[in-house]
Amino acid sequence: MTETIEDTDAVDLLDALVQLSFAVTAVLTKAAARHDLSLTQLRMLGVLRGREPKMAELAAFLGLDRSTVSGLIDRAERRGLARRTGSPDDGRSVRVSLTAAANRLAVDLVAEIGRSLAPMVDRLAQDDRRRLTALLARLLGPLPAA
Amino acid sequence: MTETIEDTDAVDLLDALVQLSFAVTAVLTKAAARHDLSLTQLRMLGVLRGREPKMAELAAFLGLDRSTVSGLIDRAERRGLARRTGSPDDGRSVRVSLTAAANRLAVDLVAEIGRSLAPMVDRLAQDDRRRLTALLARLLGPLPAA
DNA sequence: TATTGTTATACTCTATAACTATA
DNA sequence: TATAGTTATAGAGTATAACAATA
Repeated sequence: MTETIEDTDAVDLLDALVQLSFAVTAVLTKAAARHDLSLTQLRMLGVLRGREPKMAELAAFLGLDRSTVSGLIDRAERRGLARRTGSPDDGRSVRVSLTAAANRLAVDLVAEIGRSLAPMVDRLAQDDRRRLTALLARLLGPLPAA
Repeated sequence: MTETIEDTDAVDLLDALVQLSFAVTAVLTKAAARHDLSLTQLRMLGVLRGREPKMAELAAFLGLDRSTVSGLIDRAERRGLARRTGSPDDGRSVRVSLTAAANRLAVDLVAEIGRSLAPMVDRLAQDDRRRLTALLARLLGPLPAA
């Protein structure tokens, strides 16, 4: 019996996690679309904020193939959002960074996304928001989840 | 001052929600890929479980254009996962359903996804899992979030 | 030889516009 | 006229394989 109760709980949590993930993804996708960006370009913007990784590092961050990221950065460069710089030390590697316009866009997007998620977040009192944040932090902790 | 504290809390929660969403999406994408499915096909499978909607209803559920769903179901049908049936009452509308193979696949996927998320979920004791589930349920509640 | 990045290729996903058939 | 679905088209996202340049 206890086993059944535990199983049910676990399923409920998994379900809630997946539903939340879809809900948040929908919000992010719409926010990006308002600026003619795909979800992938939005993620790229987020990863590149304050960083200047090599192409291979960016690919690893995004969980994408290097060839995919080549095309991604091609299109971002064409739109004036990203920039490629050759490394002085290693003639093979290329560093990617955001343009000033892209940084401004990223700031706007963060604000917009906050406003879009507010109706959800506002359903919790401040105490519960803190509790939820703490629980999620533990969930995300040292996660080598595959 | 209180204002600053509240703002920081809100940002932390938004960040955690987005990070969690990406982490869960990565797990779902990998689980789908193991069966040669895209994330979209996985969602389609989930929506169609136990339902037999019209094309337009499925499109609304997935937040996609009707033409997109036409192609989606074309490919699913070609792979023996979905089936189209004409409505007797309305000669225009078409109902979509899963094949027996697709239902079996969906069951397997749910189990796999559960196992993939277990390392994350197991970081919480049963009590905390229940608390988290309750908080997420409230977040997802009557959400007309855009 | 191994690694970094790109290119060529092939598919899926996606929306817009135009169309057909039904209502 | 309006609605349900499809098709044609165009472009983004994606991975695999083959390649050039560098290490």
